[in-house]
Formats: sequence, structure tokens, C-alpha cells
Amino acid sequence: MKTTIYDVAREAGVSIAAVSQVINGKGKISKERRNDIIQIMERLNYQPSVIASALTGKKTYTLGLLVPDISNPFFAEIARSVEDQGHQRGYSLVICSTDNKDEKVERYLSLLQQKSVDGIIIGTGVKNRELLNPLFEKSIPTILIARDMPSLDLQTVLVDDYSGGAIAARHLIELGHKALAVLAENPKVSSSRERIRGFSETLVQAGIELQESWIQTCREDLVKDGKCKAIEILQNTKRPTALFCCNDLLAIGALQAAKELGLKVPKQLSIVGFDNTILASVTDPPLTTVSQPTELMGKMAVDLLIEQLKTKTISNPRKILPPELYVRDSTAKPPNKSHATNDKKNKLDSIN
Amino acid sequence: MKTTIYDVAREAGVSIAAVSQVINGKGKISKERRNDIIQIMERLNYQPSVIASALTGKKTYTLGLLVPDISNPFFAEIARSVEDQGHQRGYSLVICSTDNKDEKVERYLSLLQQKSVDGIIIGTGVKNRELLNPLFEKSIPTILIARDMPSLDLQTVLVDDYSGGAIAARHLIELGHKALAVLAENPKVSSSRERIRGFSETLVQAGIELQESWIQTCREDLVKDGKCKAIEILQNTKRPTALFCCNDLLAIGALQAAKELGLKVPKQLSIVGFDNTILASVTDPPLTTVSQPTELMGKMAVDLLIEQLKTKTISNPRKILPPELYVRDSTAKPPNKSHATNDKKNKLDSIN
DNA sequence: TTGAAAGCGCTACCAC
DNA sequence: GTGGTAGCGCTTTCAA
Repeated sequence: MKTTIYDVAREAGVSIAAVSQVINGKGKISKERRNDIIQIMERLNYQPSVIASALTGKKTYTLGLLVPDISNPFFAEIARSVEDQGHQRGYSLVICSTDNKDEKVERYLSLLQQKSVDGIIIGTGVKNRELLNPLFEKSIPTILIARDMPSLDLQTVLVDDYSGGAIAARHLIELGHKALAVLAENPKVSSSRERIRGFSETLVQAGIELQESWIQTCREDLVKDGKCKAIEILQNTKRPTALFCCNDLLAIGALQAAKELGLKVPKQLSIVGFDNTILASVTDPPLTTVSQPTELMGKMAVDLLIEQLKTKTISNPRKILPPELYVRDSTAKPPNKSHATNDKKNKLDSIN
Repeated sequence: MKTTIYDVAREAGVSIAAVSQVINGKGKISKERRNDIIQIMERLNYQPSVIASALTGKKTYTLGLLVPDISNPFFAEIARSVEDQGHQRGYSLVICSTDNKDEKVERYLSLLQQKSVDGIIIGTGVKNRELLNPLFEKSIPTILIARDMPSLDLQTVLVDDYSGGAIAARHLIELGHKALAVLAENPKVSSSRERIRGFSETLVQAGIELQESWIQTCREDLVKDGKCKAIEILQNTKRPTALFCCNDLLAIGALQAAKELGLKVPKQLSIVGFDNTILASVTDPPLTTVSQPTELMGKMAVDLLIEQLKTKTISNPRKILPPELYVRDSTAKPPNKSHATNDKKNKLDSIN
């Protein structure tokens, strides 16, 4: 049987109240008694039950983290950072992969409540905002990470997605691209929307038009879907010279599409990813991508959340971190005429 | 305030015992009363507290998963599979990244106990086996995944690492390699040891010697360390023509090392990875690697664990799954003379 | 069928 | 300083 506070108390010849006090380091006890009790706890290998103490109004020291998919390297990195910081502060982490599906969000949120987690970090898209109402009603400390839901005025930690898209656009514009396409994520995903907004508005400012049919949306299996949609875009006779992908997984799909179609990257097609996951550094060619400070984001989210559940107030509603462009080898100047397909004769092509 | 079983009981004009019975679907209640209560629970948006019910001897419906690092794509995939299967069976998952450090293992194990998880899945190396004793003493259902500890007779789900190493060796031998080196993980990691054993014994059977100095061990940051160690091995004038890496991360380090040293993969150097993570399919060149059935492993681990905590008995102690070789583009025949460096004059080199 | 009541292990308040 | 005790929300006998 598990040893309880009673066992310790009996063994020490004191009341459970005394034991409780030394566990929690409060109240008044003589040093000797205290040491006595500590020794006995060790000898009995006593571990206080978080369950029981949680029931008496204390915390569970458990946090929930909702992400679309823990096997997506970006979220795995976020999770690792959240886990580390949480662990350091004494909290465990329950992970919940939602696949961006509202049903799963709802299910997980309900589970986390039933388990009385102390706080929830949401890094997944939520289409139907009402799903979050229970959190507010029961005032469960909540924080958004890498996702924005401006209408909700929840504390939020995220990268400036708009300017991330803008950076990508500027990079491509500077290289001379004029025919650009986009691989988007599920429109539920606010960060994806913002990235595209930043991207397209920057193009417009440069007098470049982003045609609607060249914005393709991918759901579910990002790599696979990214590949399909990229092929769709690329196999037209008139095709873009650059592709902006809303995350690295999509960019990998695009890379595969280019390979399948025999298009050289970056010579015939430039590709920009987003997230700067480990994937971006190992692809062929290595991906130019917009980086997010995942580690910092995870830490901040945890710190902010813990502050929230201690003070019961929200200090700083939004932390917006700057993205950063990592230029690797998947981007270059476009082929001389913007639509290379019509330019077989143009030998200058190979000069790039 | 959170609505409790009392609120529901009062509202329904019944005792809490009645409510408890409908929650748990047992005991005898008239259909009408039952429906009444269900309605009221819904209206009040009542969610039973797992904490409280756990305190009364029931389960917490929470599982713990120990892995070296959740941001390592292999373990992220395992985690995802475990999470999915667990979720389906009604369990949540607490993840614990140990970095293969015993202190962290101990800390996490203790935390998981205090939180009364129903079972623990261990996918991380544990050097000091005594750390696991508390699990046995308190008979907490435990299962090993992707790690072996034969001395412990715990239920285990893993790939046949030995034969995985052997497959890699055979592949390389068939290609004609005779000078082979190995990038190993921390020797704490049993799977890594087994892979190397399978690899080297297969070489020996083929009359090839694996020299000690060509087995390099990497710890901590696998990619970075793999790169360093690979450079060490490769920059000697006499260098191997093939490198077997105990996981994909190390293989990526090796790939980077080759690039830095100007060695063409696979022409001048063949590299074999292990795990077949998403990384292997996107590297330059794509990695030949030994695959583990992560999804199946995760599912089996959860099913076995749940069976264990239901029946309190261990049916099948070990599930050993077969690995599979995925041949991609990082392996090829060796340069004509096995030690290319001494063969500058040999123009045949470039024929490969 | 139904409900009263005894815990589960722990915290916190209060009296000594 | 110290210990008795009333809960926390729920499950589970056991009578009625």
C-alpha cells in the first residue's frame, strides 16, 4: 500500500497536521520535530499525493498544451520548451494533438477541466470560439501560443506573422521575382492567414499582383497535400517562379513537387518556408525560411501562465516577437524571363 | 464555482449516490430518474472531477511517457501514436523529456507517482536500474517502448535492434564496402548498443573488421555531436567508405560533416541512418535508413499497458517488431579502392 | 430502488 | 508550537 501522511504521523508520534506543515513548509514547528518528520518521510519513502492535496483546493501542478500535432517538428519544439520551463517551475505537461479539429479541441478541453489542470496553453486553431467559453466561465488561466485570436483578448505569445510574411515577400521581390504563389494552411489557422496577408500586401506595395488561383490551401497531411497543391500550381504552362509556403512541412511538399516535375530549386523555382524547424536545415536544398523563436515563446508562455494563475490578473496581454529570415539555398533570382517555360532558347538562364 | 455532484443532486432532488450511479452507469436506478439526472447534468454543464474520483480509489486516466527528447522527431512520432491510442481509450498523456539523464528520470518518475498516473511508458534509457524500483514496489503498471532492459522482465515493445543493425550491415556489405565506421549514441541507450552489435557481428561474419577507433559515441546534441565525431573519423587520410549511424539525427550530422569536408554522398561516402523519421526523407541526399513501425509500437504499448492495469497481469512480456530497410540515395558502391584518399591518381574513381 | 454515511489523503482553521 | 477536525468531490457499502 502507498504510504500516506497518516503513516508518517503515526511513525513520528505526531499529528498529521504537523506532517502537513513540514510538507508545505509553513506553520510553526520546532526544528527537532521538523527534522524528525523529514527523516521519517525519507525512510518511509513517502510521496505526498497531489491528487489529495488538489482536492483540498490546492493546485494540480499540471498544465495542458493543445497543438495541432505533436509530431510536427515545430510544435514538438514548442512542446519541449514548454515542458522544460514548466518542469522547472514544478509543472507537468499534458499534450493534446487536435489536428486542428474543433471536436478534438472540445474533447480535450473538457478532459483537461475534469482533470483540473491549473492552466491551458493553446497553440492550435479553434474555429468555433464558443468552445473556449467554459474556460472563461470557470476562469481557467489560458494563454495562446503561436496562434492569435484577437477577438478574445486572451494573453498571447506569438511571432509577428504578418511581418514574417512581409519579410518573405521582400526577400523574393529583391531577388526579382514577379510571379509568386502561396501554399496556405487551413484558413482556420490565424497565423497562416496573417502570413499570407503580410506576404500579399507587401507584394501589392511593390506593384506585384498575387493571383487568387495561385493561393492553394492544404489541410490534413501537410507534406503530401503541399506536394499535390504545388504540382497543381506548377504544372501549368504559365507558372510562378517562387513559392511562399506557410510552414516548412508545406515547403517540403513543394520541394518534392518540384523534384517530381523536374524543376530545379532554386534555379527554376524559389521556395520559402516558415518556422525554421530542423527540417529546413536538412532538406535538399536547405530551405530559406522564416524563423520563430520557439524556445523563447515556450518559456514566455509558461511564465506568463504561471504568473496568471498566481496573481489572477493578466499583466501584458500580448507578447509579439519578431520573426527572422534565414536565407539558405532554396531561393535565388528567377529565370530571366519570368515564365521560364516559354524561354527554352534563353541560354542566359544558366548564368543564375 | 465549479458545479459538483451535490449541485446536480440537489437540483434533481435525489441523493448524490444516485447521481454517482448514473455517472458510472452502474447500480440500479429507474429509467426516469436516470434521464432526469442526465438532463440536469447537461443543463448544469456538470463535469465530474477526476481528482475526486481518483481519490476514492478510481483511476486518474492519465499515463506518463518518458522519452529522451520530445523534439526528436522519432519520439515525437512515438508520442503522437501513444497519445492517439491513449486518447481513444480515455487516457491523457503527460510527456517527460529526460535527455537520457538519470536525475531527470528519477524526478519525473517521482512526479508521476505523486500524480498517481495509472501507468508509465518508458522510452528512455535508464542507467541505474534501481531508479525503477519504486515502480515495482508500488506496482505501477509500466511498459518499455523502443528500449530494452532484459534484466528487468518488464513488458516491452520494441523493434529488433540487433537485426536492424544487421540489415544495415548487410546492405553496406552487398554494396562492397569494407571500411565501415559507426556513430553511436550514449552507451546507456540499449537500442544503440544492440544496433551496433548486430552491425558489427554481421561484419565479422563477412570477414570484415570494425576497428574500435571508428566507433564514435555522441551524447547531448545529436546532430552537432554527430557532425563533430564524423569529422574526426573522416578527416584521417585513411577513412571509411561507409558510416552507420544509430539514428537519423546522427546521420544528419554525418551528412553535414561530409558536406563540410567536401565528400560526396554517396559517391565517396555512404551513410545509413536509423528510425526513418520524416527527416530521412527530406535530407540531401535522402537517407537510406532502417525503419521502425512507430505507429504500431505506440498503439501496442498503450494497449498492453491498459490491459496490464485492468487485469493486473502481464500476458506477453515482449513484443519484438521487425525493422525494415528503406533504401534511398545516401548509399552506393564504395569508390574503387576502399581508401579513396590514397588513390588520387585513380581516375576510375569518378566512374562510380 | 434509494439514500445515509464512511472514508480516500490532505489542508487549513481553530483551540489548546 | 501542536493537534483535533471539518471539509474537498466522489465512490461504495449497507440499511431501509
